[in-house]
Amino acid sequence: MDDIARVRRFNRTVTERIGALDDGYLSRGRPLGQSRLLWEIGASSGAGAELRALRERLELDSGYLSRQLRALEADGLVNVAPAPDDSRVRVAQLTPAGVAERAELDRSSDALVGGILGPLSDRQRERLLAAMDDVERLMTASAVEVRVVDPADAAARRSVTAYFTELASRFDLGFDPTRTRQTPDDEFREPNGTFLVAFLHGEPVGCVGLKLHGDEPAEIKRMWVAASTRGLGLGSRLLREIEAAALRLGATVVRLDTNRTLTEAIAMYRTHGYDEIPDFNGEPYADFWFEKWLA
Amino acid sequence: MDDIARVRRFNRTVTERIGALDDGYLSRGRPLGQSRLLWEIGASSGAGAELRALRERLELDSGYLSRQLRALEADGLVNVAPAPDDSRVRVAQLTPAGVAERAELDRSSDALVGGILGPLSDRQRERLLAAMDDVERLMTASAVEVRVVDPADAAARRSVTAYFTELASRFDLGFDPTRTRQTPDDEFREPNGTFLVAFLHGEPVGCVGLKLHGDEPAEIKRMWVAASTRGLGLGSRLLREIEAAALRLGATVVRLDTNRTLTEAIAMYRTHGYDEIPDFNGEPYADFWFEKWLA
DNA sequence: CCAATTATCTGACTAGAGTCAGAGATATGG
DNA sequence: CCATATCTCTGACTCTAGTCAGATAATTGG
Repeated sequence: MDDIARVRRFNRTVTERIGALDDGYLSRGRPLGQSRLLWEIGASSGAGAELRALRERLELDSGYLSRQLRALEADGLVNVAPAPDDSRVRVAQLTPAGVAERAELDRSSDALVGGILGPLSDRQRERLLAAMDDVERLMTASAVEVRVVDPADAAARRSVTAYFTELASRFDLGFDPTRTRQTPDDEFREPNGTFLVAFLHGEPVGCVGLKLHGDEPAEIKRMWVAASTRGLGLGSRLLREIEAAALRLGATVVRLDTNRTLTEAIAMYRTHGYDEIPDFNGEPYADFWFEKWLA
Repeated sequence: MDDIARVRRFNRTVTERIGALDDGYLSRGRPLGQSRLLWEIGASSGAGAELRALRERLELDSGYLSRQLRALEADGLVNVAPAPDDSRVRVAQLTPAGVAERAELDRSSDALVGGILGPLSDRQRERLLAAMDDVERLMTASAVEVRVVDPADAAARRSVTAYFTELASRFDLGFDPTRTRQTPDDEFREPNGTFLVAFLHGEPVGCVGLKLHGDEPAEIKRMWVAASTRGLGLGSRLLREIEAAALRLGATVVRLDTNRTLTEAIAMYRTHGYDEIPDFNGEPYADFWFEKWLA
């Protein structure tokens, strides 16, 4: 059976079984949309959820959301009040009845999950859960989108800030961005270089920059993967994509430096065919330097 | 993370990614229901699909189906004509345009599958597909429903017929049901015994019968699992459930006989704690006899 | 042949999901 | 303080999905 047929078969079985799980919401006598909304409002912290955030997360039309909320208000499950700091913004919060109702949804969905796990033997159950974890993880990995982004863009800025924050927490002696060699945005822009950001659900979860040095080897910098997405192979993917970008921009050799505390990164560079070389840039925070000849 | 949270997490990720796959149908400018119908009609053999069969498979209201078909007819994708042998029944068949349209649906769904597999490395892809197979198999296993069924019921009859057919094909010397010890239906009915049938999507895919013998050990008979559902642990499940039924009906010891060609069954009985015993019933087709003391 | 059954079709509904064009209130930058 | 932008709400829609009560035609068992 070819790959596509396998995915289709998976799709058919899973939507059938899991679809019942979604219908479980309906069984509480409320339209699916309202139940989802109730759930999402309850998922946010005690302070309630801003409507604009709900709209974004659930991808709802503002008029539609408004009407759904009124229905939930009419049932006494939700309160909507203006935000204290900006009264254009409104904040939805569950009433005690809403909290109870959400817990009820929770329980009936638990029961449906039980209906899937229940008929299986212990060994089958363990195996199913492990396979689900795998599917979940790998589908998340495949949902990550890597795009060329301008280094001055908000997503790029946030990535680099997260990168520096992480360095500061990992390096033995801390990290002071002003001591490292600064890179003006323009050096990460074509034709001088490029900058890639990985997005998951619209949020940046990784980045990598490339600086060209004319006939000299190009330099890979700012390789970062968010802690929340480690183990998805995202580092390898960014490395593959930045190497492809380097080739496209005319580089045949790439170099990079790294700190000895970044052990996963070092291992990754080695498995991707990078060879250790002597210090080529005098970067004060670097302990290792690598080089790779691109095919 | 507990089991239920793992399933929920899986659910969320998968419906999000796979949902896009279903929406792919929509992107061809046709309502999802009609696309599904078009697909299902095309899935059947060249002769077309009987409406009653479509209704059953897609669980559609007869009026609803009728209207959907008219819409597809209006688009020139489907022909509906009376069945040659019974003109109450009508048969839907794709026109050449319908076949082309279905192929197009196929292609755009392929592309979406590609979108899931594409961003992964070869190793990740292999692992995802393997995990999907596992999930698919185990979810199918958990969708099997085992019920007590009257031995005269159509589902029970079909199961037993399938069982005998299989014996005939496996036994070295064939199998003649009249030579085996006949069991009247009543002996598989409470309080004399019981009969379980396993259903998948409404179809019987396995069965097992129990005959009580007063103070003597009860007897397990007609243990059958459809070839299409082997490897789902269904045999073990039927055995577990019939043992539970035996205990419930007051038996503390169960016996059974089996033929030497049924090697998987023999292995299963051993792993479930059955001990070999001498011939206790003179069954002409039996080579092994087993017994188990129920807790 | 007649009554009951089976298979489909038609018309008349309901409900959920979602879209779109403003209106109204509030904030913000110059 | 004014023009502009932001956020939410209202009213008026459309579409899809799905239900239900007959009507109609063909088949089958007695």
